[in-house]
Amino acid sequence: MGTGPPCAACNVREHTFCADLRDDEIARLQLITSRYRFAPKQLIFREGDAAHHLFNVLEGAVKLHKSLADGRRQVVGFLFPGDFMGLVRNAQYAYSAEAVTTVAVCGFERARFEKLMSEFAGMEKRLLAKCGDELIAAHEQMLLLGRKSAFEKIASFLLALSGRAVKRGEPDNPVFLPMTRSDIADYLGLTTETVSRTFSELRRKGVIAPDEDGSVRLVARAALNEIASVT
Amino acid sequence: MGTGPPCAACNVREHTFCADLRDDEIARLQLITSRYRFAPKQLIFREGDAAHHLFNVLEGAVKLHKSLADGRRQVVGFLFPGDFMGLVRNAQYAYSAEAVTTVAVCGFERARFEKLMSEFAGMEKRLLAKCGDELIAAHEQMLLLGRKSAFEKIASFLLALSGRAVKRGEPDNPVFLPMTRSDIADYLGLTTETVSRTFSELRRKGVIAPDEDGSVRLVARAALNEIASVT
DNA sequence: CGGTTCATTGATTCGCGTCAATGCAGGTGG
DNA sequence: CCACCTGCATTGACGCGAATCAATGAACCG
Repeated sequence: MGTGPPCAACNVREHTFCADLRDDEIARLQLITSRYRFAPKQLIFREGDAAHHLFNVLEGAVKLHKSLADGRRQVVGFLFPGDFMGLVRNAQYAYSAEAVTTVAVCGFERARFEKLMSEFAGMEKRLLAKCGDELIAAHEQMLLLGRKSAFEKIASFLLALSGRAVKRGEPDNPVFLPMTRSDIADYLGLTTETVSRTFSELRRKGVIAPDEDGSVRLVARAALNEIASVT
Repeated sequence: MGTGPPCAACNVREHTFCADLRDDEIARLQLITSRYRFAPKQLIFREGDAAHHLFNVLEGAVKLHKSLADGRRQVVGFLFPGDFMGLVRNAQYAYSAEAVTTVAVCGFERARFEKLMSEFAGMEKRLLAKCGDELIAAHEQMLLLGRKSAFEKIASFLLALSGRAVKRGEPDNPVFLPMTRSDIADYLGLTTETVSRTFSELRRKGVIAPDEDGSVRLVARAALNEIASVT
């Protein structure tokens, strides 16, 4: 399956928890690391599976989701290069992960990873910080899900994606939307129809405009901010 | 304000991150610790405030919330004895905390706490585990907010509170509900009226029954589980 | 005892979900 | 190269679940 990872040539390293590991630490981490690729829609792991690996996303987009017995789904996150996945409880994955686009990931053997964690100074601290940031984002998403209207949800979503692109060092403006309307709906607690209608309405109002490859151009960011009900 | 904390006599210690600190570590932690008390409805800290302290809840119930400019609120958590609070970004609190009942807390000076964290073996790991658990709970709450009906939300809420009481070593059955209908509504993404109507309906169906002091007795737990759409 | 806060219940409204039809690309096989 | 299929997006008509608006009751308190 996996082939050896050239950490030295990793171009997302600065955005991951690996960023400030020393060279000798990177070398040891590399020993328990493999690369994997996934095709669009391919399942990376399923909620409840035994968690053998933890992952950094290198290329592409991933969606994380949970579901109810009757099939209703909630997307709990979209991941892009540099993002970490593999939240675990009782050695089992806490959500399912699915490739949205073609995806390349860096997989660490969990058991050995957790040992290394104790040894490498500052690694736990860094992961703790990352976890805290995710928790804050989760709270923000609760506010969105519990209290925002469809319009506010879509506007917030576009602005959030734009902001995250900037953090990865990508342009803020044409926002790349590789996921389906249905994925967006499951992320925002809406239906595909409502998502579609809302996009259309924003287009009609000249706030956004379609761009190449399913990207969206934010024409009037100020208007979006206002619609999003920014705190 | 704060008075010295008798950690030795702490009766929630086993449920906090302090649980497996050594005696000498506890002694050092105690040096940066004070006790505080808050009356019902009193603000403990506000979102955006400079975070000088982190807290363990010793007694009572606390609610954590965020709000939008127009006053809409989202409760992101209810805390009980043994729970930790003080999620921080850029040295500022990420949410507001308010006493629901009379509350006693244990406050640690943040700056010094973070230093101690690096020194005490296993403390970061323990906090990381706690943070991961909270993240999982947050994802569960996203599923609830985005995809569950009012009935399912209320049923899930009651079962979750019951489950948490057990973890604190309290009886699972009469569930204590110290918060107002409005707080519950803001937690579940509903209105007070809908919360009230749903409780009434569950009472009429014989699934729950009022108990003393605003507690609720879960009469038919199986029915609740079914209503809650457990995964 | 009047005032305040919170809970409950009913009547009505409305945002979004549901149901249904159409369109549009991309892929496949004849 | 084109007919056909399949998956996804869009749009419209309609219905429903929860919000809104409104009134009353219950508990608490200075």
